[in-house]
Amino acid sequence: MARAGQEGRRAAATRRRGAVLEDAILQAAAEVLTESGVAGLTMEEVARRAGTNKNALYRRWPNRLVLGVAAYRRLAAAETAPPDTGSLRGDALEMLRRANSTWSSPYGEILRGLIAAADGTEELLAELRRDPRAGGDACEAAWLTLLGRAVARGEAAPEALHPRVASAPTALLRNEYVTRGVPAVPDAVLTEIVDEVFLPLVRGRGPAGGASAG
Amino acid sequence: MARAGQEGRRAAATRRRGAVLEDAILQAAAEVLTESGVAGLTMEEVARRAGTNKNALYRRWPNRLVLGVAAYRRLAAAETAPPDTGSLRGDALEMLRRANSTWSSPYGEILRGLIAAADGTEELLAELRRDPRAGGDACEAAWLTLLGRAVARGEAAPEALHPRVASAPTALLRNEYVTRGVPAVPDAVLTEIVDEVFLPLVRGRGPAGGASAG
DNA sequence: TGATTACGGTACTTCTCGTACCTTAACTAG
DNA sequence: CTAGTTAAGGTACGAGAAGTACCGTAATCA
Repeated sequence: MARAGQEGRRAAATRRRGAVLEDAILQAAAEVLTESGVAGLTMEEVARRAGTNKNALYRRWPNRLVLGVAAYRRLAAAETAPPDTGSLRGDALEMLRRANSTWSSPYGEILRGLIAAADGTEELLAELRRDPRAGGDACEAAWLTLLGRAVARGEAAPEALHPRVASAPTALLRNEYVTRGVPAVPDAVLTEIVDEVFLPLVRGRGPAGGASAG
Repeated sequence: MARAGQEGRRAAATRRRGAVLEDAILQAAAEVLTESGVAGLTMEEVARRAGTNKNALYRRWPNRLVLGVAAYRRLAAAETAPPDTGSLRGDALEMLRRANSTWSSPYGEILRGLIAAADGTEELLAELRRDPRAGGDACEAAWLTLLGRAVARGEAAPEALHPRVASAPTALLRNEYVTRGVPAVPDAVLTEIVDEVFLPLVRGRGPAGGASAG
């Protein structure tokens, strides 16, 4: 029982330091986040899980919130290629479904908890915005990409190639979460955002007529 | 020095109870919210300010968050009549400016703090949504009103009279606050929301202004 | 090999939530 | 007017977590 490894107590066969220790701490923090959410992320628990103590944490991150954001960034390291279904409607719906899936997943809950806990701290929010799946900066780029393809196909007016337009659907989806606090947004809302707002906006309501809905 | 009234210690000349005491507590809570924000809203401080103690608070509200929401509702009891500038653009801009003004004011900061602290609790969010100035349900009704007038004037397509369309500008504005954490949104963003998203959406991009391509 | 860095262990202060218990004032019913 | 009930006020306490302070010691580096 000299090295009762696994979680918690670990007999210090060798004393970790630097990047190795930092990795272990972030790993532990990510686990705690996944299991207990942002509210359950306490410095003591993370330290225990990482087999170290609070000192090592506070030497690296000034407080639990910054640590939480750093740990989240490790969870959310996925890459995203914009969908290419052949139609703007299909692409847009796919983008929203991906976003909805992320936001309603445990990661989404963590993300929302962190955003809430950040309480408007610009630095932390900027850090979180770097997560492509969170509707951040990279997400906007993806929307512009598929908008560009739609313009090339003649499906959208060139004027629609605008950042504000590109971020609109995501903003509307996020709004559902922020203001309603629901665990997940039904698919009908996604199609409504696409058919009632996004498509009319990019292709014009006039001559072309509505989407599938009249 | 028998009754050292004002704030804090108040010699109990007469012991308040019921609605009178409740009012005093809410008043104190509202003051604390205004001065110290949501983070500074502690039960002890509120009790001290109200000249009572925590018991009286916990007998009425289960925790500090519910008390905070109740106190906020007292701060935000204003009525709102939709603007009527004669043009849809003017109305929309005025609506957004009002919202921006609210959100960037101390009240907006409190509101955002409460939304953050509510952390997705549907009940509390619903309660907060009852504040017309917060972009809540009443706000959506106002947008529909001015949209209706625009349709009557021929400024907007009848299809634009849709809740999802009506809530879009507010959602985009809120999005700026949520994702960027800025203290206030510049007016240029408001006009961009109106000119690049809202107006093209409700009046169609075709003949009126933007693209002739469909 | 000796100096420096930074981990690990532990204890501590501070804060705040939420609860418990008891005394006493205000109200209410008879 | 008195007795009984309800609800304030006072105070103390336990729990949980943040963040700080020291100190001995293992790892690394000059």
